[in-house]
Amino acid sequence: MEDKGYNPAHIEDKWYEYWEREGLFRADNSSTSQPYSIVIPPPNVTGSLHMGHALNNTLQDILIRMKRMQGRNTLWMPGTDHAGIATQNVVEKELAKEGKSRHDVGREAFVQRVWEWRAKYGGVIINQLKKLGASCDWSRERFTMDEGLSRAVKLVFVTLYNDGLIYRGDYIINWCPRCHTALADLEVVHDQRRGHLYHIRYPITDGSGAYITVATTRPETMFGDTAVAVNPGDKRYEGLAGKKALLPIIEREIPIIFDAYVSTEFGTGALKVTPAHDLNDFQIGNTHGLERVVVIDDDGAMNENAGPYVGMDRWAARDKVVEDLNTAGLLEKIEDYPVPVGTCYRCQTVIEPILKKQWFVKADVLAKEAIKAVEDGRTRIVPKQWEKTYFEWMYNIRDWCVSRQIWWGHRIPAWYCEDCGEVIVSMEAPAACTACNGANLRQETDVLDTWFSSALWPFSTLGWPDETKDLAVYYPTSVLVTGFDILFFWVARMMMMGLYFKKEVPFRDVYIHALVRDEQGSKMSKSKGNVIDPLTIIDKYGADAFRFTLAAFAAMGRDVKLSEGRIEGYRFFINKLWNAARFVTMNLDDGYVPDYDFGDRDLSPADRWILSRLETVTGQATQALEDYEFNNAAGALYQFAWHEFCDWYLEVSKIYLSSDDTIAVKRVRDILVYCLDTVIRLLHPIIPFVTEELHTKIPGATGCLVTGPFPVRNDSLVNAAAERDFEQVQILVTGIRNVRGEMNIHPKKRLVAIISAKDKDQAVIRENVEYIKTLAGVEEVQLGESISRPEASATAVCGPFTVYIPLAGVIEFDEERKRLSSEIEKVNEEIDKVNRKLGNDEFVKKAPEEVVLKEKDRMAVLVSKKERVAESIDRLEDYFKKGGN
RNA sequence: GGGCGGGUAGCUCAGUUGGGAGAGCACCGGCCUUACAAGCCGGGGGUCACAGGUUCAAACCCUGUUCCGCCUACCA
Repeated sequence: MEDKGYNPAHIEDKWYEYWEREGLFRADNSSTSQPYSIVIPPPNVTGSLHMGHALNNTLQDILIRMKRMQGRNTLWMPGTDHAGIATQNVVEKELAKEGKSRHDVGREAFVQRVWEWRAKYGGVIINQLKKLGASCDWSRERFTMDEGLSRAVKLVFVTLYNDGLIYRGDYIINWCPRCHTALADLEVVHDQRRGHLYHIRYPITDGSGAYITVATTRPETMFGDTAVAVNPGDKRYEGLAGKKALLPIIEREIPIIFDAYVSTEFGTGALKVTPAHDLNDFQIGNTHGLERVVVIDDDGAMNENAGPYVGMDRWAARDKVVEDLNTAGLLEKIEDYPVPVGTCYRCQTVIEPILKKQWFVKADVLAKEAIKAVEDGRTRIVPKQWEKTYFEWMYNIRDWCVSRQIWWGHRIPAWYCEDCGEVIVSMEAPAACTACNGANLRQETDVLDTWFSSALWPFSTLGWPDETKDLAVYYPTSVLVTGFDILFFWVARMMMMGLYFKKEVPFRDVYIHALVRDEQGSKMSKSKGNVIDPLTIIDKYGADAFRFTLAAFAAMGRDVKLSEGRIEGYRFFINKLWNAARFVTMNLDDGYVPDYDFGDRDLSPADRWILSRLETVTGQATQALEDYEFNNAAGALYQFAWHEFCDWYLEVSKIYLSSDDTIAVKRVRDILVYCLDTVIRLLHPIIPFVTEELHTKIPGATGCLVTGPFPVRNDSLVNAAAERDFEQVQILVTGIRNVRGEMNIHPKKRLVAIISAKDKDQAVIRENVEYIKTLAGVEEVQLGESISRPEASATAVCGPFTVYIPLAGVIEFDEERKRLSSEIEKVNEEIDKVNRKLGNDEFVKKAPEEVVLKEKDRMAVLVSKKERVAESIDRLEDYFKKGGN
């Protein structure tokens, strides 16, 4: 190991290629060990890796790598999603550059073109996942438009249709006039824009010259009005029962109806009802049997029903209508009003609610099982708080509009008979109409919502509808790792489909992680310009540092706020690890053969301590990962590797390594190597590249770290007494260092430490005296219960020990008194706090005995400390009064 | 309108059944101590948003207030 610093660029690609070449990520469905499987949330085939992917896949990779090392039969199933609208948009843009639209090239050629695009660019995100280190089984990679997955989609559609769970019907749907397709409710992004509330007069046709004033934000839809509705209890409009109003401009008569839906408070209390362009109005229309008049076409322009405005864009028409109404004296007033609008999640165009015939999945039936599965714990949602959100949505689920009027996607397997109107839904194109035997059949042109195929992902990727070995072994999957933003889009629907078609939940656990945000906590978006590109980060800091950062910040239920500074910080950790390994390996000799059996050996206090800590941390880190507490695992390992192993044990080891005691040297080498080996194994799931590289430096290492084994806590090495003793040493050493720091004593200046301690506390000093000397820069230690102390000395009160450091000629009275006084102040504060507790009879009476005892102990310690510090001040004053120094 | 989450050190956040307020970064001081200056040693810094309540004891449990974020929704 020559390099002083770690350089990820030299290592990461090399290892990924090696792992893949050796087939180490490949699942073996004939394995007899317990399966552990994850299906990747398939990224859009058009996508490129963003922070969300990076976090999502890092967490999955950590889990799957740990399980793989533990010897489980692991499968991480990868793949991509055909992303209907998004992909179609990309290719349409490409066409636009050639001055063509998809209609110019035709459906078949267009779809062909999308496939070509996918072949060329569809692999981008896959390669980016590899950069990140994702250990997916790429030999099984799937695509939602695969032949197999397409078959699954068709079968599901046909089955649901035959079971009465898919129907076709008229409904108000969310229409994107730019994408030319319907959108599911979930695909509409709600927004609020500045707009107006227009008060428009509709003349009453009773010849009285009266009129009714309606308030609307969308005057251009008035040509689709088929009623004016008022609240039945609204006294203002009592007299209008049975009367009709006249739609201005096109002069069509419409009834005045009474419906409790209308609020008397809002606007004028009179509502224009446009059943073909508003969901509420649609429902009112249903109740009252109103006519439905569509006035806006698929491009968002006014149609022939809009009279003189035909052909005008809906926004232009609005202005013109308002102007014309004003001219006609029918515009009462215009108020500023924030208008809620829905926009297309793909292109931000304001969606138009339009009445159209669409295909729907009856969701409430499917939701029932999906609710039950979470209620009775067959699927566990982690963190639990998301269960509530899940239930909330599931209980209020609405039918799912699954038809999309685009070309890229799974074409709905339905045919219409042009002769008799029969609708035939089947796996294969029927030769003749099943009703009239006519041959005049036309296939449905709509395709299915992309989420329809994604909903099948956990079983369709495993081979369903065939009863494959993979399906038998890996379904249900162990865990689904995903962001809460697609809890409804995806998770809920997978639950419904999995339960319906496999009669089993698709996953045992759902781990919901947070969103990655920028350091201010804003969502990263291109328009805000605050996106951090994962690939740039990987190039700059290495995938390991990046992954560690994500893991360290992935606390449950919290967003991950990311900044480059943090990633840089964790790169330092990787480097630290690298250098620790350098130190260890530099201190081995050629013939070194490790021996990890420490049971019969004469261990030093430091050995016992670090081994105990190592095993404890092994347990903690493992448990944390089992519980999806990624931050805790990362934190525990960081703390141990850096602040225990490197800061303390490595320093202590130097004492032995430079000694002539060959047995001790061998023992310390073994422990160093054992700790290093264990730590890099524990860290491998989080930072696979550097650990794999370091693994090759471990003497006697065979195979790849990827295949494990993962450390298991060795309880026989856990030693609470050893941990306590070494903590005493740490307290003592830190105390002496503190004096050194505060008194500005040069680090190289050797000190004398005169330690006063009760008999019972002296053993630990004697056993660790060499450590104390080395770590605190002490050349001589004197120890006794009532040891005589030099007059001019600094004092460190450390736990049960009082350390005097002779500083004749160096010590400055004011400095030391200030230091000790502030020490007393701190102690006094603590004493006050404890006093308040112990002085409270209720506390002593009611608190558990152990708590009271603990407080009493604490008080004794504090009082003793205070006395010792106070005494030091006194002596110091005496000394200087006598004219010392 | 409904729901959820959050307000803890200058910044970003931990704090797991209520019992001595923590980390990383930043900051200050001292060190090139042969693994690492991407480092080492030491240090300062917080009425745990606010107000009540429960309790011997509250950052933690309850109620209210306030601010922020997100999801969701058919008052035009």
